[in-house]
Amino acid sequence: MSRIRPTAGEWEILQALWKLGPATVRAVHEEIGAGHYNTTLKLMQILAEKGLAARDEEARAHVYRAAVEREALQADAVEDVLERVFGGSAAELMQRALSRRKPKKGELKELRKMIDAWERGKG
Amino acid sequence: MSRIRPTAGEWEILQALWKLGPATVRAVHEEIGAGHYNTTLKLMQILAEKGLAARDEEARAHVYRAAVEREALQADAVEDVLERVFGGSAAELMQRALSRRKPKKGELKELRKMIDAWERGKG
DNA sequence: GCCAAACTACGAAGAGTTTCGTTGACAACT
DNA sequence: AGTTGTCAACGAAACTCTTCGTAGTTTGGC
Repeated sequence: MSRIRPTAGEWEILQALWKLGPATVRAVHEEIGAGHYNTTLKLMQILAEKGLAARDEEARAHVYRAAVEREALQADAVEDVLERVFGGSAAELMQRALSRRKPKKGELKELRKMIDAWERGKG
Repeated sequence: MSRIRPTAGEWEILQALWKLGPATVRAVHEEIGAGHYNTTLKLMQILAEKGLAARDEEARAHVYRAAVEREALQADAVEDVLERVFGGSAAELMQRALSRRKPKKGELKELRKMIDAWERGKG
């Protein structure tokens, strides 16, 4: 059960694919708005190789789509940091997360709601 | 103001140094408990080169110590993930952090306390 | 048909990371 | 003094990631 760990470049592509839905290289490249077209293409081909994206080759401009769920990958990423950087302490992670950026207005409320839900869930 | 981003191997060394305090390569290597001695040595030399660790060369077995604060590096790491993976949403990050591991008994309480403190701090 | 534009594909170059074999210095013990 | 063990240092090798030049194919306009 190996954890999926996209590189920084891959994350950027994936975020674009989740946002746009199925899209061509061109569309993703423009969404990102930086770098060489070929770099975007190459990264997307690599994502396809790795199984993180799938593509439809029917049309001349291949249509790519994310082949993994955003939520699952995010959970992997957070687990990774939690383990490697925080020794598993979610509280410590949260403390650092809030230490530099002031939470947006509703964010604290949302967090509190989440915690409530968790406690109710546990009974 | 570039963000410090240690590699996975570097994190492992740094965690050991923070835990042990100033320590020799041998001590760190045994704390980690895996891999080749020379790999540990090389990584520690690299950390020194990068300024993330400092060393005292007085003794034959050089004594290394972390040259950066754990908290600062953790904040960097979390900011990185927050930005790259979660588009800045701390709430979403927390949601994923709690999605797979059940929080320890006191963890939720601690989180709630942190949020309270934040809200009071803002007035 | 021919040319230009858009596209995929290929691969090489450069940087960074990790591993580890080898070497030479030093120390301890005999 | 010689042997053995520990250590730092160096560098090569394998690997990954990123970038981008180049080539070849397809499409559409003329």
